[in-house]
Amino acid sequence: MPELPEVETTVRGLTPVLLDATLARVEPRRGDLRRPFPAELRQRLTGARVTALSRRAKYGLIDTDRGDTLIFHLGMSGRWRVDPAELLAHDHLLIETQAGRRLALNDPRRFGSVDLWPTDELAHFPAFGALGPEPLGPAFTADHLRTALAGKTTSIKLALLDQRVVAGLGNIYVCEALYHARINPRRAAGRIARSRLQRLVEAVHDVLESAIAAGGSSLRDYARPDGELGYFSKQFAVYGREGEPCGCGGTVHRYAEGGRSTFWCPACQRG
DNA sequence: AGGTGTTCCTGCAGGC
DNA sequence: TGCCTGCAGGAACACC
Repeated sequence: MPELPEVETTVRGLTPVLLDATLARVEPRRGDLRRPFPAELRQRLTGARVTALSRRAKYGLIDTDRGDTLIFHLGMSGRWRVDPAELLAHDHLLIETQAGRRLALNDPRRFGSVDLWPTDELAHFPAFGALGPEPLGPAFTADHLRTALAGKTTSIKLALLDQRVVAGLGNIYVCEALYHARINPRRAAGRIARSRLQRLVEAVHDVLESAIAAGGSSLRDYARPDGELGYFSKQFAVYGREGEPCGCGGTVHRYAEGGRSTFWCPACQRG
């Protein structure tokens, strides 16, 4: 399930394949994912040279020398397959470089998206307009959280999933960060002490950085002849572990809110 | 307006 | 064994 660390890992893995490469062939194999593919995708990208790859929140960005940026979102089941031996069902977009490298964007559930936007207008890309700070960037601080969460009565769990508060956290890492910060996920977002917000910022840093580090090591998979971008299976402290023992001797619990599950340890997360 | 719920899509796990 | 149901996820949208 691609969240920020997986997207970061993906971008790092795509970089040696695409950076400075000229795109020889671009072929959508169906009309749409979440949204239709841009009508001009093939025409704008074919023959273009990739000048940079980066990430914003959970979006991957591929800049070309024609002033376009291809913006991809992996949804929940999206991944780039590198030099696939054969095409699979749900390989929805193919890219081939002049050097003969091949990429297939595979996304069975089609929650992902592909857009094309002028590079110098990225701030006006609809999904980017209201994004909060990057959780690993300098603007993500306890002060920022205090301001962004002030007066909010919704739970801290749901508030952290709001991309306007912080950009790029999903269900898994919000659960994990709240656990490590020892904060009750149901606590009203606007009623959390500053010292706990500081702990939360540090916990977000820790869980994301360790996940990226684990993902980096899985890039070895990349080198395989039919290599796919490996998503690391990380051992989570609480996520997906309902009923299992917590390290404290308590038990991991689960509840549903806003249509999704929250995993937590009531013994550890009293704050 | 902020908070909450619904929808999109497919694969898979679990239950009967 | 096989079918059915429900769940997983991010983001956009509808509603109160």
